[in-house]
Amino acid sequence: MVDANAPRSRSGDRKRRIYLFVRDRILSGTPPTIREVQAHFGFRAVQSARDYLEALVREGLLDKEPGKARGYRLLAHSPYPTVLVPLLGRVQAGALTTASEHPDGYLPVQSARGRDELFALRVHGESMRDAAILPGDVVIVHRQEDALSGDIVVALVEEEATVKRLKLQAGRVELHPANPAFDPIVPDPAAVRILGKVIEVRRYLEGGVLFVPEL
Amino acid sequence: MVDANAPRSRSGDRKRRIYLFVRDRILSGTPPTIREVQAHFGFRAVQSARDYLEALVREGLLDKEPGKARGYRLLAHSPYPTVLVPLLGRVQAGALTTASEHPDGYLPVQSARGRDELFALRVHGESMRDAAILPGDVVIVHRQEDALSGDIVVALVEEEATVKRLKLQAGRVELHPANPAFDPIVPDPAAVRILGKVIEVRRYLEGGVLFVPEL
DNA sequence: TGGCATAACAGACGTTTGTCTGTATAGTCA
DNA sequence: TGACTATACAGACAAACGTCTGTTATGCCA
Repeated sequence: MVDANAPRSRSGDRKRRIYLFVRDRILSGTPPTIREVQAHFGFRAVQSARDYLEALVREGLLDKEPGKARGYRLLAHSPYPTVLVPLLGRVQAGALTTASEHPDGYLPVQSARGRDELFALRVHGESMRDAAILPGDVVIVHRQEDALSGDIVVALVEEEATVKRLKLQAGRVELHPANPAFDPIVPDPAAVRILGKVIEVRRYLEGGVLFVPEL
Repeated sequence: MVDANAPRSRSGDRKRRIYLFVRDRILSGTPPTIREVQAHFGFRAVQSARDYLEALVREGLLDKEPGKARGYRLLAHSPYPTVLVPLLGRVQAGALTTASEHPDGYLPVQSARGRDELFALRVHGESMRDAAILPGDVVIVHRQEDALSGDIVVALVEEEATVKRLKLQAGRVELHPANPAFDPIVPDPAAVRILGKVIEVRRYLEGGVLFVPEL
């Protein structure tokens, strides 16, 4: 006799392992075919693997495009798509409006925003130390012309891109460092341009930033 | 008459756009079929799209698995595979050796290491503020039993996981906060266990951490 | 002018892959 | 016992998809 409250171990375990297999395959770039699932788990019939996959779709764990080859997908509430964000070494005047930037490379970021709405920048200098942004850190920036007071932004001041905290006081634009050793920048409003808002900060303590080749 | 020095704009541009299209499709989880490339760029023959794709393979920008559906791949020197790293809300004693953790969710990390070598932890408290790690930040941790003096580690002290800088002095283990308001922890060597080394720090300034559902 | 290369097209063929229908076995439950 | 369900198998069919062969149009160049 079997304990009725015991988990149905064998079967639930297999379903779980099939889900993880498919998920990892999709995340690594190639959704498996049904027959690949069949082979990996040693089924002797295609339909056996298919039954599991369809069950996962019914339970809302997977999505699929019927009829299409390798049609199983992760669900919409899974992570944002990976976009390759250009890492710009040195931002120069006007460069960010044109497509003529020459990135040092591209790094993958999970974001709902499109590729051309984002860029990455390596931070130079200690001016944002007290905001926990160190030299060498990579900031992911959403391109936008304006931002709210208090946002950390990338601004173009005298042909040079800097990361600072934005303060708007009485219609005046101020760029505040987060380090008492530096002074706030109160530029001529005509001479400053906000390139975007920092939405993520990354620090790689081991190994480097990850790149993808460009054409 | 056409300027001989003018770039061969139409053709090179099209090849580039096809590469970007394929690359983004692969990164977002589904390599395209040749016919999908054909449709997207308005070719009237399958072979036209195929010629471009094969040219990209010959130039070393793409890889492919011949005969397989959706067989085009990014090259090996492209980014590390995406692994889903469990975000552990509260680490408890012994929990990290077993598989019985109950993660709050999973977040995608590009890494050469396998899924079971990594975990993520949300930082609580101000004790690492001067190392530019703030409450709310997410640290990506590589599981390892030992680390070098100076590494930032996650250690288990009295059933509680903390992020600290490791110092090894005269065979003694010391866990140093990076905040003068906190005192170093010099625990009984038998009562401390190093869970892993912090290899990446992330701060999401807008929106939350990204999750994937678990089975 | 003729030879050559490139880009694009047209159509067919065969493998890969999703889908369907039907059968067999074991467990549960009234 | 018999009905029902879940799991797995077997085999065939059809759509999706990669591959091949050959043709056309265009531009370059000796």
